[in-house]
Amino acid sequence: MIKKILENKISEAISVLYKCKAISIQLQKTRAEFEGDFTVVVFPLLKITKQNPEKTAEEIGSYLIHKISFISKYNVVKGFLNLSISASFWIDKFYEIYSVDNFGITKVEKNSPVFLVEFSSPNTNKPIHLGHLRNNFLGFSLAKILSANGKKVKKVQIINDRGIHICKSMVAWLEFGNGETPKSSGIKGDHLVGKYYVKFDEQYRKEVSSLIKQGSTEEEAKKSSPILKRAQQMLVKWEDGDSKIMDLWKTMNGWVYEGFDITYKNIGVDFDKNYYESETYLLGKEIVDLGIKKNVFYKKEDGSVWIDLSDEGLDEKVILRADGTTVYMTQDIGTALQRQKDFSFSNMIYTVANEQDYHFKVLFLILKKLGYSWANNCYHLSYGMVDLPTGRMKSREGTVVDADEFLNEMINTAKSISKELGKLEDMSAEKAEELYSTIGLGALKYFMLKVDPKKRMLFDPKESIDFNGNTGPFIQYTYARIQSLVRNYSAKFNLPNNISISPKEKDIIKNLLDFSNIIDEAAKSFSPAVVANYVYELVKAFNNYYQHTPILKAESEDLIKFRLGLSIKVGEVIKCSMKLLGIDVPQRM
RNA sequence: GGCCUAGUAGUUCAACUGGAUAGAAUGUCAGAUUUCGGCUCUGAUGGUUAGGGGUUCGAAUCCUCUCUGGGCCA
Repeated sequence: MIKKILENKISEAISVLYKCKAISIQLQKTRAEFEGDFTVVVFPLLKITKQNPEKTAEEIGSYLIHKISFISKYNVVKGFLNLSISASFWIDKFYEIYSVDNFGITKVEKNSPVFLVEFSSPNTNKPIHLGHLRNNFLGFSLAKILSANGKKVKKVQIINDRGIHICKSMVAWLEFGNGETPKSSGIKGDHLVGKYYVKFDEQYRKEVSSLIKQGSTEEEAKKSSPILKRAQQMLVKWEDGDSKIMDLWKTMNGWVYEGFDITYKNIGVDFDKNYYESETYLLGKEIVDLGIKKNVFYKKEDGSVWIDLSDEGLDEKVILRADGTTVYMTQDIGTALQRQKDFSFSNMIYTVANEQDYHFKVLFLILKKLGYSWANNCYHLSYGMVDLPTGRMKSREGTVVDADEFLNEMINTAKSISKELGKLEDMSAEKAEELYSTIGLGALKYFMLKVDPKKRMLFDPKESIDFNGNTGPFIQYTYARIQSLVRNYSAKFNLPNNISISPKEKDIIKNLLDFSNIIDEAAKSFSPAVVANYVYELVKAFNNYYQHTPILKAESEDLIKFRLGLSIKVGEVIKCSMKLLGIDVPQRM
C-alpha cells in the first residue's frame, strides 16, 4: 500500500523533473544499517537523468519531501535515496489494522478462481516416511496460503493403489503371513502391509543369489525368481478382475487406509477428494485418438503411439505401448482431464518430488499441445529429497525413517523438555498430551517448511531438530508469552491517543504491515518458506522489544494499553502465520 | 553418454529475484536479566558465495567452461 503510493509519486517526480516516463522504479526496504524506511535505487534512472547518481537522488528526494506529507526526511548515499517515514504515519497505520480481524487475509469470493492442490499421493504398499512428510506439509500449507490469498482451494491426492508393488506385498503375505491381520497382531495396517513388502524383497534377494550360485547370470536370476513371477502373475489376474485376488487386494488396501487415516489425523492433514489409480489408470486411453487426430501424436509401425518434443529441446516420448497399455504419462493426462471436469479449476499444483521434473515438463507441454488453455496454469511444486546422513531413503532396504515412529519421538522430546521446565503442573493430563503433540509437530513442520522447497535437505534425526533458535517451538513460546500478558491484564481497553513510539515499536509495526505482502509473495512463488521466514523475523523483533521494554509495568496507563495492544496484534499475526504453515500455537507451554 | 538440478560461515538455512559492508540460527567464547515466563536478550568469533573467464555503474544471483553432489532418460 505504502509502496504503491511512493512508487506513483516517484514516477511523477521523474516525469516532472526529467520529462520522461520511468521504465521501472526500484523501491525496497532500507537496510538496517542505514537511516530510513524505504530506499529508491537511482542507478537505473541515470540514463534518463544524464546526471551523476548523487545529484539525481538529491533532486528526487527534494521533490518527494515537498509532495508527500508523511515523508519526514531523506538522505543520499551514493546511488541510494533513503526515505524516512514519519512516526505518526506508522502509528496511524497500526491503528488502522488493529481493529481489523484476520488482517492480511483476502476473502474468498464466489467467483474466485479454483486452485487444485495435489499432494501426498502415497503408494499403498508401505507406510509414510519422512520424505512423504515434507510433501504433506508443503502441499497442505500451500493450500492454506492460496486460500488466504483469496483462491478457492481444493486439496486432492491420487492414491497409487494398484500395480506390481502392491502385488508384492500380497504375495508375501499369502506366503508368510499365516493370516496375520492388524487386529491379530496389533500392528497398524500400513505398517503390516509394509512389513510384507520388505519380506518380499528379502525372499526375492535370497532367490536371486541362490540362482546365481546355481550358475545363472545376475540378469537372468533377477528375471526368473519364483516369487517375482508369482507377483507378476498376480498382477495379470488382478487386471482380469479375478475375484479372489480382488478380495485380498481390497482387504489389504483397507488395512493401509485405516493406517493412513490415523497418520493423516495425527499430522493434521485432510483432503477434499481422493482419486484412486485403480479407477483412473484407464482414463487416458481415449485421449490418444484425439491426439492423433490433432496431429500431436503419431503412430509407429508396431502400433505404439508417440509424441515428438524435439522442437522443444526434449525427446520423443511414448504415450501408448505397442501392446495397447498406457504409461504414467497417459494416465496423468486422463486424470487431469477428469479433474477439470470435476472442479473446472483454473490452476493446478502438483506437489511431487523433483525426481519427476522431466515428467511434469513433458506433461504440461503435451496438455498445451492438445489445446487446453489451463495447461499454462499447471505448476509442478517440485521439492528436494530428504536425505539422511547415510544417504537416500529406500523403503525396500529398510533405510527409511518412519513417519509415525519419528513423530512419536518428537512428541516425547517435547514432553521431556516441558516436564523439565515444570510450568504445567496444574494442567490436566489430557491437555498436556495435546500440548506435547502441538509442540512436537510444530517443531517438525516448521523445520521442514522453513527451507526453500526446491532445495534438498539433509536430515539428521538425532541432531537436526532443535527447540531453540529458528524453530517452531521458539515461535510458539513467544506466542504463549504474549497470551500470558493478556491474561494478566484482564480489563477491556481501547488504544490511547497521542502516543509516541520507539524505534523498536516502529520496527514491529513495519513487520506487521508487511504481512499481507508476504502472503501474496508466498502464494505467487508457491513457497511456504516465505511465511516461515517472515514469522521468525517478526518474533525476533518482538522478543528483542519484550526484553527491553516493560509492558504491564510501563510508566503510564496509556503506554500499557498501547504496548499491550501492539503485543496482541503481534500474537494474532503469529497465530495466523503459523496456521498458514499448518502449525498450532498454544496458550501456554 | 544426453538432459535437468544444486553447490553460500564448522553445521542448518537467508539474501526483497541484478543493488549498499552477503545476513540469521546453531556451535564456541564473553556478558545481561533477584523482571510482565530463563525455550529470553546483548556482544565477540566465524566467508576468495566450489574454481576460472565474461556481461555492467554493480554479480551469490545472468552467460560460459571446469570440478563435485543429486536426479531423470536409454
